[in-house]
Amino acid sequence: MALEHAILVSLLEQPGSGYELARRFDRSIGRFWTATHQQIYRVLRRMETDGWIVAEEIVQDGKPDKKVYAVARDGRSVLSDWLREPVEPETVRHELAVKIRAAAFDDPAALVSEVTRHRESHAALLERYLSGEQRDFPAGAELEPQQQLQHVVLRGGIEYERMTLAWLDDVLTTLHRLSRRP
Amino acid sequence: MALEHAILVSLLEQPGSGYELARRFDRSIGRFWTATHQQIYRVLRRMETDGWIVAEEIVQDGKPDKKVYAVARDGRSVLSDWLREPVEPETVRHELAVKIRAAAFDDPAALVSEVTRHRESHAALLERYLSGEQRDFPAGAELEPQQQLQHVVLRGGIEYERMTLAWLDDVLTTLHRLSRRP
DNA sequence: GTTGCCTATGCAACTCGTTGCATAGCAGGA
DNA sequence: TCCTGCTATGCAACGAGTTGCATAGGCAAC
Repeated sequence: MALEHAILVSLLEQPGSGYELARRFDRSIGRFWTATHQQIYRVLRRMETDGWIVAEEIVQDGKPDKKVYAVARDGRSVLSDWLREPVEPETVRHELAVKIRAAAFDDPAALVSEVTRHRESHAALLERYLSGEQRDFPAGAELEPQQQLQHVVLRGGIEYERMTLAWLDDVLTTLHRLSRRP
Repeated sequence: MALEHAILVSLLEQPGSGYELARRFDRSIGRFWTATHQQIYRVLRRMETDGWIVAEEIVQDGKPDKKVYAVARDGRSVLSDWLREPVEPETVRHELAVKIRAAAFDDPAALVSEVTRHRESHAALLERYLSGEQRDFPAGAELEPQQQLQHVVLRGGIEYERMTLAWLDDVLTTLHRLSRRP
């Protein structure tokens, strides 16, 4: 139900084709929402039928033709309504937490490499966020409201990664302590 | 694919019926995994068929009979295998982040009450975590490995809530700044 | 010169997850 | 007395999300 809204926001920020949307969902938007191209194409067709978005056929040279979508008036009002109605707090699904509790019934040392791997990928993501922040939101610059809001979402991502790194260190310390005295 | 593993962990920590599992998923386990009773009953039947768990019929007085499940040898080895194979980093779906970016195309002030509501529910959850920590993991006590691992997962939840509260304050500051000068 | 990747859209089949409803006895309050 | 809520399990239908595959031209590498 909410993929529609994420697509509307993305199309308001910049109109684009289904393919382009899929890549955005792999990159920046994918930080807080994921979707495959299958889902996106299906939802785009429904949204067009419902009059939320309008498509323009773009004939391309050397590449397949594409349909570039933009948000219609109905789409804007759907988004505006959604903004004003409460959403439920996100339901978290944290596989690593399940694994950590599972380690109590197995060898805690067997988890160390997995946790280390996660730690590395979170560290890499933090680096990407920080360099993206420096590039897109230079300190002291006057930012448009749209950019200020994008920035505060990015700051959330940065703090999430920092918190996660510290926690994974805590997890690793715990696993090592439990491994040393079997 | 992973609900099975969460159920196995929960049944290893304490055998129980589908109904009891559903309540655990509403409470403690629900912090890092969610499931409805429908899903749980369906998966339990499949797991029993596959020999991962065994059921014992408990005839009760005044209440409906129930089937109490416990993990079988096959279930333990399934869990052990899963522990050793890498899981993908969680895919995040953060509706509030979508709303914040959507506010750029609407009135940012319209989001204030929604963000405040989220802030309150995260603050309440943090309080519950902290009192649960005091109750279950008193400082200085000698803890079993199982409890140490449960504690480190809970610490993750606590740090997540603290980080989220600070971020939501940042979001509210940004929304107010954008609202004051329209 | 063939292999593999990129752009671009889509069908079909499947699993996962949610929602509404049904049963059925017992307990507690208006 | 009726209504609500709790325990306990389950069916049926739907919607969300994934995976595999297909098409089809262009481009670069090997």
